[in-house]
Order: sequence, then structure tokens, then C-alpha cells
Amino acid sequence: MADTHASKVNETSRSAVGRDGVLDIAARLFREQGYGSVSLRKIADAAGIKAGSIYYHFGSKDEIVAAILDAGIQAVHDRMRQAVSAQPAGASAEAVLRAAIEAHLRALLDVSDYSSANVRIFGQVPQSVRDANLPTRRAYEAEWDSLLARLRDKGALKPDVDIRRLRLMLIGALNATLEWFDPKRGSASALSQSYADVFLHGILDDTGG
Amino acid sequence: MADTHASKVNETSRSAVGRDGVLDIAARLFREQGYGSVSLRKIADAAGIKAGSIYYHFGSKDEIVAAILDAGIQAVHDRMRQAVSAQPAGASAEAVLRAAIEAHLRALLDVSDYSSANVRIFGQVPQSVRDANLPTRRAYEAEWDSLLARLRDKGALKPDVDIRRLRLMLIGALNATLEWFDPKRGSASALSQSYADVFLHGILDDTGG
DNA sequence: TCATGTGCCTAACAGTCGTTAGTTAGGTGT
DNA sequence: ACACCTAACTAACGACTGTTAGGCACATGA
Repeated sequence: MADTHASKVNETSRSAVGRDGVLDIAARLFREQGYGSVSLRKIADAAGIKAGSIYYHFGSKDEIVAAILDAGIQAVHDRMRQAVSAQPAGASAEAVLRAAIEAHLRALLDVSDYSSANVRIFGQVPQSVRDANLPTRRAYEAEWDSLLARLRDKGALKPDVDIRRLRLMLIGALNATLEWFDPKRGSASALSQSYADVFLHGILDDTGG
Repeated sequence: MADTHASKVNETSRSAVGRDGVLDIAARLFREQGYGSVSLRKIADAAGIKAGSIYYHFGSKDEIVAAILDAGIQAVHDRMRQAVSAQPAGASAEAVLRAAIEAHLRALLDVSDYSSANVRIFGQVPQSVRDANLPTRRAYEAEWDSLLARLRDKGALKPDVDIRRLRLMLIGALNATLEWFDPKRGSASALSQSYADVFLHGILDDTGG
């Protein structure tokens, strides 16, 4: 149904960044510099256009950042859900948790400027933008809670664990990695194994009884 | 030697916030709203003075935030070191680590606006301010590294552990608590026990062999 | 060929930012 | 009484902010 006019938009305009290109660039800048330090003129400069032109694609700065926040969570959520459901039916609790942890961490560190931007700037954006992002956030949190509750009901977790608190500790720890992780010093996937080792088995050496 | 003029400054001026008062208020605002959202005029308003008057006490906004960052780390460092050295000589590795974790977390959540402000705004301040804070930071990190290395050499930790990475994971996890902890839902000291349980022993239930 | 829509541009708006200069009220020491 | 210090004040500077209005080049469809 699209072959009658072949390509609607290709390299017709000189820069051809477009709405999605602006969003990509904004996400990268927000991740690198934080919310307050990134002005519309900085975004426009990086995109090769003028500040006013952004308003052809977006109604306000808040609209840009809101779109980035939602897309960021969506990206992690999709990868985490897919990693978990890709596990075989009889997979151990340990294997499932390792898959979920790796999916979350790699989404932040390897894959998506949107996801990392979300973690870094969520606490800096205006309240109204945070509120708009909350439903998407809650859905991802519920995914984790249901996974953890499933494992607890199977008897795989220590029985007195508080699911909500455990999720907050786990995701908080993984997200904090953004503040210090240097890809030159190690891979995200190796790091996710370290996190899984610590969270699943602890750091004390109990072999001596 | 001070009794000749009794009190040098008490309630002579109407507000009497002074340099330390301005710093206290700035730390609280930075912790609550982030670096970019807090202008000198906001700080001045909260202190009951005018924006220009801040320049009597400080040379620039950077100087204010730098002072807060340093004081913030100093406060956690002092409490952590004191909690560890207050342990008896034959204390177990578990007891020492629990004390250090609780000291760090309580400094953030219970005690000091400076410490929590440091964690929240460090990633938002200008590079030069970050650089100025680095020596203080490194000293605190070295304190943790030496504690962890001591325990590892005693054979208390799993032998293949990477001290630096472990420290980053641990402190990162504790600091992330600031993003979600609600004192109405639980105490910092109870939360620190949860962190210690998870980090020291893991969340998997291995009792079944 | 002509109207339409797209994607960008220029220029400017009012507001806020960190910062500076000059001034002033009140306490203190001589 | 006089000079001095402290801790504030007022008023303004240039730079930067998000945002808006109006115009211009180009591509497409009729």
C-alpha cells in the first residue's frame, strides 16, 4: 500500500533529522548533562536546526522530556519481559532472576539513551512531567513485583522477604550503576553477573559453617 | 578570655541566619529540588534575605555548592569511620559490615541534608565543582576499600570478589535509597538491616540444599 | 500551473539567571 | 565623638531561558 509513492521522506531536506532525530539527540544530551543544563538551543544545535524549529515537532520542552521518559521505561520493560518469557518452563529461580537483571542492566548501559536518560533525569524534571510518567513506571514495577512474588510463592526466596522493598533495592542498585559504570573497564553483561552473584547469594563466605 | 564582651553575635540582627544558616538552607533546597532548579534568589528568599546579600558570605554559587558537597561527604565519612571503630576488637565481619552500612544509610536518611544533597546533586553540578569534590570523595571510598580488603584478607568474604566493584555496588545501592525512601513507611535503621541481609547472605533460600 | 502542506528559518518577547557596584543601618573599639 | 566592621540593602548588567509569530523554500497532488 506504500509502493505508489515509493519513499515519502528520504534525503530531501539537507539535515533530515525530523521528529525522531530530535528526540534521539535530546535523549542523549539529557543522559549526558542532566535536565536543567540542556536547553532547547543546545538540542537544536546538536540537531543542526534552530531552537524555534523544535516547536514544529513538539508543543513544549515538557512534551519532549515526557516522551523520552515514557519511551525509556517502555524499552527496559520490553526487554525485561522478553528475557524472562524466553526462559524455558522449568527454569530455576536463579536463572530467571539472572535473565531479568541482565536485561534491565543492558537496557541501561548498552542499548537505550532513552532508558538511561529516564533514570538520570526523572528526579530533575517538573512534577507534572513526573506524574505523567508514573503509570508507565508503575506497570514496569508491577512486572517485577509479580515476578518476585511468583518466585517467593514457589519457595525459591527467603520466606520473610518484602517484595516491594526488595524490588526497590534491586532496581535502585542497578540504576545507580549509571553513575559510575565505564564501558572501557568491563561489559554490562559481566557486571550483571556480579550483581546477580551478590543479590542471590550474598558476599559473605559461609563455606566454613 | 571571652568574658569581656560576653557574646559577640546573638540576636542582634533581625534574621541572624548568617553564613552557616544560608548553607543549611541551600543544602535543604538542593536536596529537595536538585541543583538546576534552585536559584540564588530561592535560597535568599528561604533565608529571609536578598539575592545580592549572599555575595557577602560566598564568592559564587559554585562556592556554595562546593562547600555543601565537601561537608556532605565529611559527615558520612565521620559517622562510618566512627561506627566501625566502635566495634569491639573481635567483632565478626558481619557485625562490622552491618555497622558500616547502617552508619552510611542513617547519615543519608536521618542526619544530614548535606550528605543527601551531595548524593542527589553531584551528577548535576558543573564539572569544576565535581573535580573540587573528588579528593574528599576518594578518601571516603578508600575507607570502604580498606575495610572490605581487610575482611577479604581475613577470609570473611568470597575469595574472588572485586573490592572496587563491590564498593561501587554497595554504596550505589545505599545512595539510591534517597530516590524512594519514605520515613513514614519505615525507619532507616530497619532498612539498613534489610540491605545487610541481602548483601551479606543473598535473597535465595538455599536451605533445601 | 497552482494550491497545499511540510519543515525549517528569523526575530523578537517577557522572564529569570548569576553577578556586580554602590549604599546604608547598627554594633564595637578607641 | 569618631572611625570601623558587619551584614545586609537596592538597582542594574548582560546572558540565557522557553516560547511565539510570521515568512520562505521546496515537494507533492490535482
